[in-house]
Amino acid sequence: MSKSLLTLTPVETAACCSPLLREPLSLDQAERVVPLLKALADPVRLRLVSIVAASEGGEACVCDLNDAFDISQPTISHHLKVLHEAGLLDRSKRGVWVYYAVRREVLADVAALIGGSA
Amino acid sequence: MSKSLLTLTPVETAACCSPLLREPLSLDQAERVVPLLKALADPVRLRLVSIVAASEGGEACVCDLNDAFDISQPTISHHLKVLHEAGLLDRSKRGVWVYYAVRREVLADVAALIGGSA
DNA sequence: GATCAATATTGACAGATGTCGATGTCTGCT
DNA sequence: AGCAGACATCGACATCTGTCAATATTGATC
Repeated sequence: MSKSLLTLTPVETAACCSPLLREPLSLDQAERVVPLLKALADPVRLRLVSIVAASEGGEACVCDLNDAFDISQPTISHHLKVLHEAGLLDRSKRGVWVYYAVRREVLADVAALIGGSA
Repeated sequence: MSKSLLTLTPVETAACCSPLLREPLSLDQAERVVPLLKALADPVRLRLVSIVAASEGGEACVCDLNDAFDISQPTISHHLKVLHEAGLLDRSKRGVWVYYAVRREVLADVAALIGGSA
């Protein structure tokens, strides 16, 4: 875990499986993870993440993303904002274009939390 | 992956990381995974899963779950239904009591999909 | 079979969410 | 300066979602 969604004690780290499955999540912990899951829990956003991740150089221009869907440009922009604000996508402006890149560590953290090595 | 949220070809299986990060998710694939993420993307439900998983014998009675939250019994029942229908919780009735158990393979599938070995 | 306790279902309601069209804000170009 | 293209923001709308109180259902017990 890079920045750690959960704070782990040595004992916990050594145990069998992911924190989610090992011990009851506190309200605090849950509320730290849920925004990330919410951000991913939409077909358009999940595909956006996937398309960005699978793009050359690990990043994609918004213009390309718009073409990949049948929904309006403002809606794509909105979804990208949600993903960015959740911390799942990095944003960098180069000239007129805006590029998004997947923060894989964050995604890995979420994965480790919910499924770990179950 | 137990029942496979995604169908993988040998080539894909051999690659670097999770399907989500390796190649664009199809609409079909996204719509198969999203219900699971939606089910997890709620603080109460995420904690329910966690509490059930961490319980003795890997299962928990609804009565215990009710006590663990400050929300009404019908609401807990509703959340358990959502988790059950998403395929994340198994349900078994014994006498007057209903027990829920986490389907860890499903959780592992989701984790493998979104974070794999990123 | 009457009653009680454990869950589920129903109906209602406020608030969140996905979508759009219209418009705003940059940036590069002529 | 002015224009055109890329992206974001705004305002509106319909739908979805979490929650509750009230009620129904089911199983055990007297």
